[in-house]
Amino acid sequence: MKHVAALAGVGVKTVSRVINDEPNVTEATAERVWNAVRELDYQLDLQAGSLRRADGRTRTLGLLVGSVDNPFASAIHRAVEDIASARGVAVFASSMDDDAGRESEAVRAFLQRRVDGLILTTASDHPEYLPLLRERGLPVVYVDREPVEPEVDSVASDNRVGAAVATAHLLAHGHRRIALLTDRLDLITARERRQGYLDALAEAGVPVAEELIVTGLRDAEGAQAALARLLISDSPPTAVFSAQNLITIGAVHALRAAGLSRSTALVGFDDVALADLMDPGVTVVAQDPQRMGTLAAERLFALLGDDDDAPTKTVVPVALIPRGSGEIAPQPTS
Amino acid sequence: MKHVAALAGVGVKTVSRVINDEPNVTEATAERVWNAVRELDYQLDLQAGSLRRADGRTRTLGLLVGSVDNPFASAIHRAVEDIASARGVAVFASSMDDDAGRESEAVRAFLQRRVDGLILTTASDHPEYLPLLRERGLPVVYVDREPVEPEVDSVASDNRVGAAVATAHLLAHGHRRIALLTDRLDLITARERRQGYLDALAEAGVPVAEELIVTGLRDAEGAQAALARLLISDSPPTAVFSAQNLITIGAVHALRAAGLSRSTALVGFDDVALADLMDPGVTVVAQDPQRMGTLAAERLFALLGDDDDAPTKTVVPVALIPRGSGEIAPQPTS
DNA sequence: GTGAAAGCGCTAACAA
DNA sequence: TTGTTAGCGCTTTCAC
Repeated sequence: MKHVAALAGVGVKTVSRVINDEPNVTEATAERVWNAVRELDYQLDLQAGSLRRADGRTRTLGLLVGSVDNPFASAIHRAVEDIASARGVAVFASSMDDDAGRESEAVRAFLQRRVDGLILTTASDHPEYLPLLRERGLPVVYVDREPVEPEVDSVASDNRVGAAVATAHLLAHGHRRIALLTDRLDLITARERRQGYLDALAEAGVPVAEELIVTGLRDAEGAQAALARLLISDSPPTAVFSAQNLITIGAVHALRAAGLSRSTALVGFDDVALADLMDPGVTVVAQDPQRMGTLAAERLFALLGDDDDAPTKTVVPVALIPRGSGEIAPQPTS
Repeated sequence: MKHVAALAGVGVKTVSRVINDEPNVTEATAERVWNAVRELDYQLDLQAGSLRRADGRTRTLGLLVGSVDNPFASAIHRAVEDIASARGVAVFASSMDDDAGRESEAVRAFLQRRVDGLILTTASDHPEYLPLLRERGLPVVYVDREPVEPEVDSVASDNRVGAAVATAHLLAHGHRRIALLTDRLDLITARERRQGYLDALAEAGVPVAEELIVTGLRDAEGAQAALARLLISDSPPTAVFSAQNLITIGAVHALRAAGLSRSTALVGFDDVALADLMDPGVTVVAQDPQRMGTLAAERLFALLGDDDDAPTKTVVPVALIPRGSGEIAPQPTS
């Protein structure tokens, strides 16, 4: 900047004013400065500026998700990026693999880089770093999964209702033995989806069969193995509710491998790529990750503005998409 | 840091030494400093440090891809993140939608944040920002797509050979009318894949049918429409080579809609989720984005080390995965 | 409308 | 082993 100032024959402050589009600079001076900038290929150092700037903003934001390569997470990521980049804010993205330890590390890495705000998916009901963020007054919006703590901003799917809708759909098609395949119950989404499943069974007066409930699934392979075991048991399910995208993929594999994909019903939570092209098509309760990302980012920027509201919990509706697999009737037991 | 120093009763430089694990501090002093750090919940400001540090490093890196929510790109992203975070480096990720203008903007945004290095996918043969990066001595590794410029580090798939393998596979199954569906030809990957397709046809002595070559496709919907048109033409293809993941998805949709998925052969370039569960399974030439990301990141860190080698072009092999759709024989013309 | 000086939080260089 | 001082590139404050 010193060099630019020298070349343009002005003071550094004037260069700063021109580059940051501040008032009180003559057209002619500005022109000279821009010429010098181009001449030197000068790029402003935003970091240095943030050190001294009154608001201390770095024009940077931290996004934490389960994994950036999960399609659900990357849809959120893309939406967040679009909102942020339109405002000149860059996004640090990190994956935490649903591990509370990695989550804490990632948040600390964000803090050391002085992000202006955070959009977080949490693997913990009571994140250890939350008091720290509050003390610092750092804006946070949770997305997809939120802590059990009160007073947090969040954007999440209607997990409980969605799971109930999925289960009720299977019940409506005559099923009574509906398996539930879900994540680790220390994750709030898994607990809510299980609750929705139980709600629907209760509503229909169908007793819960504990042997049909498998929790703690972490990936497609685990889900596939778990369902494969259920399918060869003495009294297999006639329908399956898989409560997460990777679990749904594992479930489809298991049904295929057992030759039961046309006879055992399946409804998944969260849409899956090409689910419509499978045979039968995979019925899902679709989330809207793109919208979740957009809402979370917009809420974060509202917080970064002057918004002093009480924390907002936004629930994004889900939609049942029947495609065939969820509409299979129970087979007569042979 | 001043506060920590005061609380621990030492100078700031000692605090700096302790936190950065520099030598020449007594065990006891270090202990006092750490206690003060915990007491105050102090977090080092990495940005401020980089301003003064000899190497000027920000422990930050910029990753540019087509879109962070494309599965191919997000697999690269995840791999890069893993390598980077192991080294204490955070990743800025941006999408450019194969637009050279957005690409330049993103690179400039990275520069303003003083990233230590860049991993870029380019939409341009001669990126306008490249001289700037060279002048600055900023390490860059291109991934997936590289500029035509000489002297750049890159990690890419063996596009030409992969496309030839795909086409040859269809030829080997007796096809002579093989459609090519590909991206905009201003993208180097599209040109190389087309060349591989032409190589294979030439090798087999099969004349090129220009009417079967569709270029300039940007998404699944466009690809679907384009293939739908070809399929109802007077002399439709008996086989299709779709040269990109979204295009493959569009192609599957078109074949399904036309009721031809069991009679028209299809091989895609780049693997697609659940391709193995389609009916028939989708034969693809699979890339290895995870490996590409790992290699690109490792190369970048080598460059950031003392590595003064000439630029390296790494070619990552691809693998044909037969799943059914590519092994369909040409149907007798009715 | 413009510029000089101070200082953001840190690390380099050097002195103690 | 430790502390002091200067200065990284910028923006703030305030004087002109």
